[in-house]
Amino acid sequence: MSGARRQINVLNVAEKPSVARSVATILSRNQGMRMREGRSPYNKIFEFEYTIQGQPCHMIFTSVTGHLMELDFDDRFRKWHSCDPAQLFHAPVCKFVPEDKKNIKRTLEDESRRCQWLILWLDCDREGENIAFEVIEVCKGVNHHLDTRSIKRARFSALIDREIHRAMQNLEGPNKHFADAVDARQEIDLRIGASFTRFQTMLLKDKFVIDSAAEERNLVLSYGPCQFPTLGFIVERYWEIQSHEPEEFWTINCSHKSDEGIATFNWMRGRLFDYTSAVIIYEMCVQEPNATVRKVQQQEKLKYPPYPLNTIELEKRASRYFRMSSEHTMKVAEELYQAGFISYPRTETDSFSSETDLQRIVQEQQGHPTWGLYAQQLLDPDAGLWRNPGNGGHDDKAHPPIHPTNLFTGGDRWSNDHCRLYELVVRHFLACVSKPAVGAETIVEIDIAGELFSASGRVILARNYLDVYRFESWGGSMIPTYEFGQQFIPTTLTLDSGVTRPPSLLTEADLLSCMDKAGIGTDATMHDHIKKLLDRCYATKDLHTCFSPTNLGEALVMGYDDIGYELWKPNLRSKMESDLREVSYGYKGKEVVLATCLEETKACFLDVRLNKVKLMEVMTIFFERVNRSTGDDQHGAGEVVRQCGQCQESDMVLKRNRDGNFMVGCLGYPQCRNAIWLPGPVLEATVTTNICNSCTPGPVHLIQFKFRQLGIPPGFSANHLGCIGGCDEILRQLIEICGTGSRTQVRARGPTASSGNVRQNNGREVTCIYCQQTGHTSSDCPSKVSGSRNARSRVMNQENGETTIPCSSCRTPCALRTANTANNRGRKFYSCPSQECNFFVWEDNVNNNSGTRGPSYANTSNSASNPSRRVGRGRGGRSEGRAADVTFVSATGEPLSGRRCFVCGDPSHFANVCPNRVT
DNA sequence: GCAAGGTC
Repeated sequence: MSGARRQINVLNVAEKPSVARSVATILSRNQGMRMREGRSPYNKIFEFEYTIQGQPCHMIFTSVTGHLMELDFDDRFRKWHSCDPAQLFHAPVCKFVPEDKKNIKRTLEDESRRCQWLILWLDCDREGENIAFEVIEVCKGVNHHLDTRSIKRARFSALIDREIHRAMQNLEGPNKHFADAVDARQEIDLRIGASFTRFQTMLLKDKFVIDSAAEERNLVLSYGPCQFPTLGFIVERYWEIQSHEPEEFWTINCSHKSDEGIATFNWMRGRLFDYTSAVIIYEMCVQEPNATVRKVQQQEKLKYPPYPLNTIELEKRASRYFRMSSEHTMKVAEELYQAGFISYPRTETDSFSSETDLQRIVQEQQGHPTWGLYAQQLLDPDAGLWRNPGNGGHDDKAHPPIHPTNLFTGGDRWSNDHCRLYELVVRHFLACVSKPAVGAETIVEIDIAGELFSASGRVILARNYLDVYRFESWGGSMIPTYEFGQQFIPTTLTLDSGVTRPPSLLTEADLLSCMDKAGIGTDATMHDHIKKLLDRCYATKDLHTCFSPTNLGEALVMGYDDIGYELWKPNLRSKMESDLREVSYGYKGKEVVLATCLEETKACFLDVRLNKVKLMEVMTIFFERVNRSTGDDQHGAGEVVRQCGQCQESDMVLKRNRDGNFMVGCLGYPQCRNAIWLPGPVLEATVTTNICNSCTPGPVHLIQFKFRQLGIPPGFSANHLGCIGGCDEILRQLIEICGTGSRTQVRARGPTASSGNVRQNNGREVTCIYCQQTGHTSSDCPSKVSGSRNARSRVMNQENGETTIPCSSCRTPCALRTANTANNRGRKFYSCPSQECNFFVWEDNVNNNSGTRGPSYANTSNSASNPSRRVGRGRGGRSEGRAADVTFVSATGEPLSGRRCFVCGDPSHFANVCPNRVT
């Protein structure tokens, strides 16, 4: 019967030329396939015969290159000054084939005219579905016989025989819901992007001297729903760093040296933020230094190879290992792909299909001079090195993970980056099919005076995948052998101080992770958004691939933040994505989602425009105004207070910030960010010709203040001739009591932000009026006496006749204990029984509402740099054991004679009872 | 001169 059926022409269209070639090759079984040119040089046409469900077909196989059409405004709205940007939320838009795609369109028209069927081989994602409808529109435009019965969609998840033949036997209709979701996304992105970009560019560009831009005439201050949240991640981290308040902490470290080597024991409490508590516990340890081994645990540990490689992981690892930018990585990967050395580099998939012939890929690498031997071992069953790769849980149903497709040994044509990126792909692949590394780990816990310490050692038993994956390491460290119950005297027992550090700037790998997590961009576009921030001068990248915002980037984010909309956060995009998902499932109509989203963003746009003065004000902080009066009356000679002690180049002048509050700031801003903030209730302030007699380096001009009477406490005069040089006690007290006029809004996230002391002073660095040091205000000055900073209320419980209070961290009842140290013998205290908590408080302080601080945010510790804050046991003293015999050493190892107070140096007492200590 | 998404 089939023999009687007349052959029909079938036009097949793939999303890209490579897929057209692959699918055509599979379907034709590489027999009788002919290739000819189309109108576009990149999109070849393949022809062969094929039978679909008994129907003989002449197959014509060609491709597009991604989207065939673009969306833009009607001509009359395209010029920037053609309309009010607000109109762009409802101005008519049209879809059209751009000039560079016209040849592809013509090929489709030529071929579809003589076809009876159209089969769409686009990628199986939303964008692919949308492109399918673009192709349908072009083909139906010239062939009116094409309809739902003759237009089919082939859905395939991999370019392998079985999958392609299966797709061909199960042709379906195209999914309009998927395509609608993309239409909505395109329109929203266009309208939001164009309106905000035109608005902020025209508002700010010509009003400020934006020095970061090389070509100011071409400066575009773009806004995009992906680029701005990406910038937001960078700025937010930058603000976190700026607002970090270093906190000193203390920790006890212990080591033990024997014939077998050294073990370093870490205190299981980690760190204490209360100095007195740390000293007390340290003192108890020193007085009873005998260590008892409480636990010896040995176990086998495995270190697994990474999951198969997808695009984001390739970009992150190339950035981490080679410091290659994601944009450059994709360019190099594309070239390797084009040359046939690696598989398609834009893929979300991180698991191999069971159909993939992994052994064949390894076989191809056996001849490589560097890792060929490893590939041979992998294929040798006796070596036992093979392991089926893990499943990373992502599958875009279109492409396999990135893997080598051919042996590549370099050559003149290829750069170093091509070679090392190929090496990464191969080594990563070989690692994926290798067994994990095996190690034997030993954990030893010891008890000194009731405090627990632990040490661990590791021996690598089998390196396995680490032998080929040179980018990862797994350190081995030996510790001496210990037995349960064994006792010994530690070799060193030190009380060390450290300072909490702010987090690091975001690296490119971090930024990609943030974007991936928040759903900003796709695997194929993330690197574009990052590059755009650099091109737009919103951010810079240093040699370590760390990103910092430029003044322009920070100003824009700060401006929108001030207006109150979270336009720089990922939420807007996430909400939009969730709406689009509803469209793609058919739960919501495209028109409804479009209308709602555009209505909301237009309202937001109008409100932003209403508050544009806030954007302008923030820009004023960072940039000079264009055509500003050259008289510089704001910074006139009479306003200079003193020379800046920080940059020692410019003058510090009295001025008002944008909220109208007074400050003394360096004229070298923004290069120098030194600033002194004045009390909030200042009504008027004038620099006088009077010079302070005591403050140096002089001259420091006195300022005549007038305070709001109701803003200052009773007993203070509303008029005050004050000095900002550090000598003025009244000014200092007023700042402590009333605060300053600086910005108090917390911009940082994370635990440090909750302290309430965080101030983002418009990008300026604060100088304490009390001690003249930077990094804190006088209200946080460590030099001043204050008993309330760590105050916390405690509740007393009576349980079974035992006095307990709840731990501040884990709420575990903490029983009353008695100290047995020389200086505090008999004194009662509470401490958390959990070794993971830092809670410690003297009983007599409970009623005073003081206690230790809970764990604080920090990611790095710092060994003490101040010798007076570091003590340790004497070295080499065999007779040590009692406190009286212990010798203390400085950080540099210099012995300190006898025991002495860390605060005043007095050898007669410890710091916890020092009369000079601030509590 | 604007977005983001395909891909060459």
